Amino acid sequence: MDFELTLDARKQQILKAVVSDYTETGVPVGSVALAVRHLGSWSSATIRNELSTLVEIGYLLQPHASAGRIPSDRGYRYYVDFLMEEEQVSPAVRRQVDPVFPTRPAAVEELLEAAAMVLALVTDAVSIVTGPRALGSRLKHLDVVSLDPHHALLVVLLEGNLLQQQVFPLSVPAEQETLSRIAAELNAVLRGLDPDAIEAVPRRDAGDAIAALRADTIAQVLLVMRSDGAGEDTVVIHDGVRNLLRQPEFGDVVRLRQVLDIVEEERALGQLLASLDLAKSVQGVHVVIGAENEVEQLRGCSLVLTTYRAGDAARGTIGVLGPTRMRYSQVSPRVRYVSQRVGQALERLLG
Amino acid sequence: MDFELTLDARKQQILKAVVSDYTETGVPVGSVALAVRHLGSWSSATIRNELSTLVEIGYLLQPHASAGRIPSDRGYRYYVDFLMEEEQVSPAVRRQVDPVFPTRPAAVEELLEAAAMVLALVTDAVSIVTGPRALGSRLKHLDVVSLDPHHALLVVLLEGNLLQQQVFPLSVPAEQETLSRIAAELNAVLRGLDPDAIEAVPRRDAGDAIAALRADTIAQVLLVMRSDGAGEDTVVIHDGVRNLLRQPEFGDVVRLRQVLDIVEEERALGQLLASLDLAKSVQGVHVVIGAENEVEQLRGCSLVLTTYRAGDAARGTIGVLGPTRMRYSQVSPRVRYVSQRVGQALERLLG
DNA sequence: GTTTAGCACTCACCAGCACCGAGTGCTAAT
DNA sequence: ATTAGCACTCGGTGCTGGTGAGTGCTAAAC
Repeated sequence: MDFELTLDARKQQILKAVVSDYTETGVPVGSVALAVRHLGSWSSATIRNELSTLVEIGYLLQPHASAGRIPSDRGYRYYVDFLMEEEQVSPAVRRQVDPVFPTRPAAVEELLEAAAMVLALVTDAVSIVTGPRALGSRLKHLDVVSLDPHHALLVVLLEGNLLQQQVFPLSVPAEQETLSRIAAELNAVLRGLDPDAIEAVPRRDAGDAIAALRADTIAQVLLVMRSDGAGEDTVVIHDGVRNLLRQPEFGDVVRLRQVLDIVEEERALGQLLASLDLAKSVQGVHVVIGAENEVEQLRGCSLVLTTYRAGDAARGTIGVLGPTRMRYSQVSPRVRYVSQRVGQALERLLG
Repeated sequence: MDFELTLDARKQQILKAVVSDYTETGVPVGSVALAVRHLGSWSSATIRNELSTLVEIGYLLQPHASAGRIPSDRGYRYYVDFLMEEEQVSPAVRRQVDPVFPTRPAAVEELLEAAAMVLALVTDAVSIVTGPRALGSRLKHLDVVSLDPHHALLVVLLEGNLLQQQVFPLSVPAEQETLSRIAAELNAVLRGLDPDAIEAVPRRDAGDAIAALRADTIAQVLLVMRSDGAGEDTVVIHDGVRNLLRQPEFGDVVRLRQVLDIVEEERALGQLLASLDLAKSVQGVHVVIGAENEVEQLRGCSLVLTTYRAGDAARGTIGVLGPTRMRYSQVSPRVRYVSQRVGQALERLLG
């Protein structure tokens, strides 16, 4: 196998044409079809010769001896890196995407779920969205509601309008009025702090009931905030599994099952994303083709991923998973577009 | 077609055996197999005669002339209603289910997601869980958090500790302090009231800023309470789509897609559940067999559903969707078991 | 040297066909 | 009422030969 990294212009053109045709039809593409559809300037025989060398040097595959050619992973990689011309995101798509992001999003969860939904819709693939890392790290508001004299409900609003609740026992019986006063005081003191700062807040060990309740509450606040931030990519949302069923490559149910086993297993998916995204901090859309990811079961699948940003701190991963035979030139800009919208909405949400 | 509703003992035994065998193997079951595996006391010829009449009166189907028999929807219905003996929930299953429900669950969402996950696991079907409805609910607590001078976040705690949030615009700019005062006042006035009562609360049209903000807030509270009660089942979680792929009835991708189109579409699923659950307020597990549900695309699927309860107010639907050829005698008690666990966990959560 | 026309060859795909066997319905004997 | 016996049905399997898209190679043309 030859390892020349550069292809001459004609080979590039042919590779591009093969990717384009095969992506569209899903059928191995032959020399005659190429000649008439794309490359009239050469005869099918010439193209055959070129195809033959492209197979030799690993950019194309031949399913069987008397069949046309399909791009190999390496071929797709070359296409994506050097040949692909990204399509504009059409107004029609914009009209589908934009209304999903309200000017005043209510909460992060809903925002991401909406994003996953619409991304699946406009890419015809399975969308994957992770929750913003290091979000909800600061306290925005808290409230304490009396349930009975010995128990209260702590309501915590974190940065990003992440709402958390927690029932906890009171070490001293208390009425709502007392709790409200404590909540008000803590709001004034703790607002905008992260867990470490909250822990560092001096505790007035006055030994009285108020101090005890105050300590109770702070302990619960820390519990809630810490338990949330601990995991890697916390939430992993996905949508659009039904889109895969439209692809002929998943006509075989077994393959589909392998993919679903990964996608539906939040942990596995989170690990996969973590392993990929750390490898590259570069901006832009990241395309992982076929066997480039190390998960055995995702052979034949590609990932198109990017990160969304709000300000600088909060970021998560958003993208799609689909068959390797995917319209990268269209999917890639759409992923980027949705990602930008998510970022903007998140910024509005965070204020 | 004869319409006798009661089957003699032998027909019952045969029907039961057919359901049992077919459920296990997925292959139409013939008279000889029945004779040797279940009903040695009669010859295959006798059984053939009985099978023939069971087909005539609609309890069994014959895929083609020289094939064995499979249960019809009606046959399954008879089986579930009269013949089925529920299996015990095995200790092994309990060991899978129990650890999922911590003694102190953090939030409703997580609880339900965990329930969906484990229910899919132990039933080998697609689990479906809706968020707890707050029917006829009363206001327990509210809080208003300033986002910016012109917008605030309303946090509403309903009876049953159901948290709801809503961002809304302020008709008059306001600071947190003002909002807190309004929240405190409204808490005193509105606590324990239902939407109608809240609407009836006199509005002091003082024309000042406070009155305007007060009106804004009340309007939002009503919106939240009403939209929650009025809508169908709010959140719909599902898990375990991959389980369907193991079933031979979904070897055909087209059928799978039809089902997924429903399952992945939250709205459609919510409507379906709403339409079913209203029809029956009886306690216990509800089995919807094959074409008994009115959704065209779910032919060949059955639903096993129940409601989970915590106290009396909060309740939601939990259950599974799978092929009609399903092990009802096992699935049904497992759905009930998980449902009970959810209820208990919810009670602990609500305190 | 590069390109191209021509041609034999390969191989997946499909339709047709015979065969097999599980399973039935019917009849006559028990 | 039950059962043994038997002819019949019909989906599934595997074999066969034909078809056509597509190739690789060779020799001629540019």
